[in-house]
Order: sequence, then C-alpha cells, then structure tokens
Amino acid sequence: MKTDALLKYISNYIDLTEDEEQILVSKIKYRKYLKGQYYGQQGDVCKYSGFLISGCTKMFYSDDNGQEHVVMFSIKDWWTGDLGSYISQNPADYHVQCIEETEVIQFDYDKREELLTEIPKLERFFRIILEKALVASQKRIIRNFSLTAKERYLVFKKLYPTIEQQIPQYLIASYLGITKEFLSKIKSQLIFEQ
Amino acid sequence: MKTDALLKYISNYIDLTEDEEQILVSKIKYRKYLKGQYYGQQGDVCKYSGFLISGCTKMFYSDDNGQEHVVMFSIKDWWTGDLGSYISQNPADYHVQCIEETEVIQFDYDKREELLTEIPKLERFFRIILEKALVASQKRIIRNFSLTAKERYLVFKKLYPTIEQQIPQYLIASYLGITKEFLSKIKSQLIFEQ
DNA sequence: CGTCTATTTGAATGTACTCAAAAGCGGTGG
DNA sequence: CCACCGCTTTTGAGTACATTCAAATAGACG
Repeated sequence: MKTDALLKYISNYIDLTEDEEQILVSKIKYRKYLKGQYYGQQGDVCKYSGFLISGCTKMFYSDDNGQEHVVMFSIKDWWTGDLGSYISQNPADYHVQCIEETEVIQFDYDKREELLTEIPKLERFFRIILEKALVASQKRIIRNFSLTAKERYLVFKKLYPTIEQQIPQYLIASYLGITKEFLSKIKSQLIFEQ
Repeated sequence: MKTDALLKYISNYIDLTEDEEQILVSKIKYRKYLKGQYYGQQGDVCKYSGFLISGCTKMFYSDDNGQEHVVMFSIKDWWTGDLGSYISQNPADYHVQCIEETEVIQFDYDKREELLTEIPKLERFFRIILEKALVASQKRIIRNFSLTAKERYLVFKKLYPTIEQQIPQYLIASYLGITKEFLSKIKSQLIFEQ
C-alpha cells in the first residue's frame, strides 16, 4: 500500500491501533505529481499538507526583483506545502514545485482537523515532529550567520548527501543563499584544494 | 497569581477545565532570574522550558572564533530555553542568558511529559504554537537571504518595536547577522536619509 | 547535429567585515 | 559636582567575501 510509508513513519512516534490506522487511511489521499508541476502557488491557499513517498519538491519565494529563493527542499519521509498558509488557510507566501516525479500522501485541512479530533494521539505526533523541525530551522539560521558560503555548502553536503544528486546546482545555490556563479567557483576551489 | 499569564495564553488555543488548570499549576513553577544570570548553558542539558511573564532573554551561540551569534530573543508571552536540548535531553547547543530581570514559569522535562499524558489537550496547544514558531523561523531565513542588512533592520524594528528599547544595539546586530559597527553605520545612514 | 538549459570563467563592483581609535554615557566615589 | 571607570556606540581606512554582468563552455534531449 502507498500509505504504508506514512504509517511506518508515524509508528516511530506513536502507536496507533488498527482501527485508528483505518480511520487515518480513510481521510488521506495518495497523489502523484509530474516533474515541474506545482504543488501550490504563492497567493493561493495551501489546501493540503503532503507527506512525501518519493520524489522531491522545492518551496521557494519570488522577491520583488524576480529572484527566486529556495526556502526548503522536501524528500522522502518529509513534508511539503506552505505550512504557514496551511495552518492559517490564508494565501501562501511561497510556491511549491516538484523537481521530479513526486508521490505524496495528502492531508486535506478539514480532514486533518477531523483526524486530530478523532485520534488525539496524532496531536502528539505532529507536536513531536514540529519540535524537531523547529530545531533544524534554528540551526540553519545559525549556520547562515556563522559560516561562510563554502562552509555552508560542505555542511549541506554532509546533512543531505542524497539531495545533491537529485537537483540542479543553481537550486542548491539558492538554498544556500548564494548565486549559482559563486557556488560554481566554490566547487572548483574545493577540487583545486584536494 | 503568577501563573495567570500562562493560563490566559493557553486559553487562546484550548479550553482547560478548572481541574485541568489545577493539575497544570501543580506541575509548574515560578522563578525569577536576575539580569545577566544564565538560564542555561551550552553543553548542559536544558532541564526546563520557560514561559516568560516579564523580562527578556537571549539565546546565543559561541562559534569557534569566540564570536557570539544571537539565535533568538524571548519576551513576555513567549518561550525560552534551548528547545533542541530540552526535547532530546542532550547537551545544549546554545547559551540562554537574561538581559534584564526576568520572571518565568518553568516546565520541568519530566513534569511536562506527565502533563501531556494527563491532559492530552496540551499536545494540541504545543502543536499549534510550534506550527506558528516554525513558520516564523522560515520567514526569518528568507529575510536573511532576500534582504540587505538595512532592510533586515527595518523589518526587525517593525516586527519587534518593543525589543529595541529593551536591549543594547550590539545584540540586535548579532541577531540580524551583522557586526555592531555596521549596524551603527546603517543607523547613521537612515538618519541622514530623512 | 542543433537547440536549450545548466555550468564555468573572468573582470569590475559592492556590501559588509576587521581593526584601531575616538566619542558618548551611566554609574560610583571623592 | 566633577572626575574617572567600564561599557556601548560611532567613525574611518583598508580588506575580504560574494555579487553582477558578460561571455564561453558543457550537457541533455530531440
């Protein structure tokens, strides 16, 4: 089943009975997106929070100069969608686009609310993963401040070794907060140093 | 009561019965810290998550060059302590220090676990505030990338108009990811522009 | 093979940093 | 009330890290 990956992931944090798993499965849906397809757009309300089964998405922001800034990538066993828009049901600040063919399990906003009421244990599940996500986000802020671009790139490679193979370099540059040209220079410098 | 501020804050998100409020109050404790006092240290396990009643704390990181980087400030109606250390009960990455006399309501790690078991509704409360915190953290990442130092300073002033009066300038510079000298230059430039 | 997109390279520029020194400012004591 | 101390902020010169813009090169796909 397509939902197995999600159930297994949840079981790392809480124990669901078979009945509860059935209720859960009845309120979520599987969906496949093509490469390049938008999961959600800046300005639209984010209707679904998505759990990735396979593939990769980028969440990004287009600034006033038309420049794109990648906020985050999502891969297998992580979540996608503009969380701020999802929880408030207000227009999204970010675009979310699939970098490759991507399979997700979707939580409709209303359905998730129902689920949280019917299976209060899920509150605990989301609370725990949000704590972890917040910690990771804070660490990223610190890295952006205290490390040079080169160091940030090396940390990125260590933290997410698989992502680098999945996506073009200019997106990594954007995620790291530098230009694609400069990342290219960093890489050639690293080769030279060896 | 010193705990009223917390109860009122919680009531924005969930409804507790009087019994539940009593259980809650029985498991938390009030504490006052002096200016300059450490709430927690890098390397030590963060034992208490703290809800601020008054005052101000900074969470910061000392990098390899001995430079300090402010990760966040906490003021009234927000939380303090190294969350990553608290949730994992591993040594903290950050120092947390009181910038002025500060009153907090403390959640001991074990007591909070008990509370979450006895009052499952609290899972919901924490889930909701964590969602908001994560969204804010992501927005900060984007601001750091897409805005210049000057713009970041102006946004900071708008978002947290009260903090600027509470703390020295060099801490704001650190929070913004710039040197104190450069923030000083930005300010003189802004005065000149008017 | 040609086209489109992604990456690399180089020169000029800019934003923010370092280091050093001076000025401001609040508190304490004579 | 003034002088002095410690701490914070300001100013300036020189520098470094990263950007912009332009052009060349490399890769992927039909």
